[in-house]
Amino acid sequence: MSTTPTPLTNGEKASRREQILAAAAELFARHGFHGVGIDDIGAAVGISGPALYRHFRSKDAMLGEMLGSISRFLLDGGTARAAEAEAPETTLGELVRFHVDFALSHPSLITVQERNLANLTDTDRRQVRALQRRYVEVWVGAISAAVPGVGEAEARSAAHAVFGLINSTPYNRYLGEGDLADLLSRLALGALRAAG
Amino acid sequence: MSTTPTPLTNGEKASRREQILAAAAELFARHGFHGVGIDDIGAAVGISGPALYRHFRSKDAMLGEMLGSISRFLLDGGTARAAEAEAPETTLGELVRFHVDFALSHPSLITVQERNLANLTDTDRRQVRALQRRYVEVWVGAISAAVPGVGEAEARSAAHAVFGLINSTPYNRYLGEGDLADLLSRLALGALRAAG
DNA sequence: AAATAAGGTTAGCGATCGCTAACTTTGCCG
DNA sequence: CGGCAAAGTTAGCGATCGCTAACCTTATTT
Repeated sequence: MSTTPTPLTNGEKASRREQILAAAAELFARHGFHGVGIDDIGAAVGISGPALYRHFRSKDAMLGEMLGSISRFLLDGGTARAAEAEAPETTLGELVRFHVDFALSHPSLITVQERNLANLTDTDRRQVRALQRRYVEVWVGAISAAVPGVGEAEARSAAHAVFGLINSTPYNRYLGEGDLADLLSRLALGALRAAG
Repeated sequence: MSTTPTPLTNGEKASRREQILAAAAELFARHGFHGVGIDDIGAAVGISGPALYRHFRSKDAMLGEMLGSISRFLLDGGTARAAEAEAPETTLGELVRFHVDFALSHPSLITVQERNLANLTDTDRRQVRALQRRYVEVWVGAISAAVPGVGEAEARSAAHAVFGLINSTPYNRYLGEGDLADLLSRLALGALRAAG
């Protein structure tokens, strides 16, 4: 019955807003936030630029909603995986797999989140940052529990490094998606194992 | 006598051009290429915006020269390390160390290269892309030689992933620079070991 | 059928952008 | 000292930007 929740399609019917956000994400990822005009986004969904203001208060608001829902999705997914914790090592494996799957199925969203944080409104950026920090904490906890002999600062740096590893390949298509997901998961876990 | 060559300071006396490029890199990294105005760059080096045109033909040319010299520096350094090859494993270790050192000592340059490739002129982008491809090839060769049982496509994907791992932490300062360099090197090699 | 609200259009505003023009200052060299 | 080239200044151009205003079309509701 319930569809698997993906960011930006939150249960209620997706419709126009989601379509616009998806197109905007694609464009932001490719050209950068300031490199994309309101008319470009409109054209990408077949309407005129100003028509977008029937759905969003501003261009800033589009980016804000985009990054907000991504951060919320990651935090929710991460916390859920960490809560179901059986053994520490399997938790880490699940976190890796979760993040890899997200990065591969939403490459433009991952790219935008990585590159365009600085373009957010002060208010939006504070909120997104807070969510991201909590997501990192989930990872830090899992790393500390699973990898012996790694301090908190090291765990935090390692988490960021692994995000970079996973996030930087969304447009790499030398391998099929399945094989790439497997490879990235192995690389990430191999890196974390070496952190101790 | 000879100073260690760093990108953008190529032997001949650095002076104004280099100073401008360094300031521009910092700004591009923080706000994105289109988020930085010519006046901002000028102000960052204490002159007016239009004065920059005594040193560069255009804003595009600044980004082009910036990314060009970064790519050239990485390719040169990488090829040199690979040429001195003793054992395959030590080659890979040297490549990792080289890239880590560069990323940590020039965080803004690494950030700009990662995020702003799409903002280059067609001509510039082609040239930079060509250099980057050759740099990746150096890594693919080293990975294939050092890690048993990894095909070319996997090696290429792994190389990109390791770049992401190393490049995504330049502003992480939970650890001292020395400790962070050690950690990143271990993580990178751990990841590559798991690629096989 | 009339009323209403949602979602679209074009025209155009003020601000900002990259860049050029015209002029001034600075420092070196014969 | 006079001359000149390099490096800076301000004024302002054409283009583009985010966004608003005013209007139109369509579908739903009563």
